[in-house]
Amino acid sequence: MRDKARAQTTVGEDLLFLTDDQLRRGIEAMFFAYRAFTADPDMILADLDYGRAHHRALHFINREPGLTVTSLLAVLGVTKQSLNRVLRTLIEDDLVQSRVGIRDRRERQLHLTEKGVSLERRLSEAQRVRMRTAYRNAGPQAVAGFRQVLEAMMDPETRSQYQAMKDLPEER
Amino acid sequence: MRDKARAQTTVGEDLLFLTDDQLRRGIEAMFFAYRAFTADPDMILADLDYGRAHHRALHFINREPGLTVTSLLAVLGVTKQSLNRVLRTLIEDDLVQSRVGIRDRRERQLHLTEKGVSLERRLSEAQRVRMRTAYRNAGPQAVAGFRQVLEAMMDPETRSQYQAMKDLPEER
DNA sequence: TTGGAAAGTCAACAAGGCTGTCCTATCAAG
DNA sequence: CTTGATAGGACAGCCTTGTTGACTTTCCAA
Repeated sequence: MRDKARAQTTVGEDLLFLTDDQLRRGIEAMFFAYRAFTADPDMILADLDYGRAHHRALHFINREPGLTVTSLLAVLGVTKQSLNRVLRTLIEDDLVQSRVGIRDRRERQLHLTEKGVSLERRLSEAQRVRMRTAYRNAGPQAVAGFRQVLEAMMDPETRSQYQAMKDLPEER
Repeated sequence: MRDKARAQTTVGEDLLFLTDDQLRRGIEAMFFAYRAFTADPDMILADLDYGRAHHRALHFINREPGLTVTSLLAVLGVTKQSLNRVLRTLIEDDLVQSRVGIRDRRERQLHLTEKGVSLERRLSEAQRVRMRTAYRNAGPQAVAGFRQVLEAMMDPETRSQYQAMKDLPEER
């Protein structure tokens, strides 16, 4: 404990960044940063009687129009019942359209309406503003490291999912 | 929109990392990573009928023994009523001690009991394991970038708080 | 001695997780 | 054509953790 500074040193490699203290700093940074990260869209949502869960649904439907309820479920990692409550209000409020599946009529393919697109844009823009500022202040190298650590922190299956979904459908 | 790749380029600086697409990737990485980040302690907590809020209280009391309820409130950013509910169960269960303040007898100074220290250690160790692996896999440079971006993302007041609280009380 | 800060408590409410159960529509295989 | 499995939806009820608002007690400092 006294010599935690010298813990686990390998050939010529300085592992000071792996001390418990450094890890704790990272843990706290995650907590504070995530709180800020969600704060901006939360304020917009509060006015509209929506919550974070609605934002998440809008985000992933926007990113992959036509995705099924089951896929969305998998991405969000919540129960069907929990998602359904959120989805129902979004559909009632005409932000999301649920269309019968093309290949399989049991499935429902989810799309944003114009209203949905517009709210999604408003929410994600608020989030991007903060992200953009942070990125700019930190610089490209820091951003690369940021992304690397976050990826390394994910559960393996989530990471695969995340890495697989690189594409956003372009307007063409 | 077509030429988003060339958006905002300055003298010799490549700002590709600031495209909306890159920002979106970062936003999603935060979502997925944070979910993983909280998953490990959440599992331990579920068994004990505690929640994330209990963990957070334990964490910050451990980090700064003797801090007052008001300070803790400020750090956590929740209401007195919300914290109080959590704090009460922790005190009832003999994980936290609330002592009348020394300088100001209105204040309550919070300390972990041995039981509290032991649970805190268990929880934070679970979180550190993941963090340590991620750090190791990403390397020191990535970690530096990670921390830089997270700090840049915080609200200014939070960031000051965060930067000010570098020290953990050493066993002496 | 008195105003105000710190702390605590009660009540009520909402979001968004969860489990469990049940139902319908549909597909696919036998 | 039946039958089992899958996709989706709905309802009920529970929990945690956040919120507001109102009120009390304690106690410091002017």
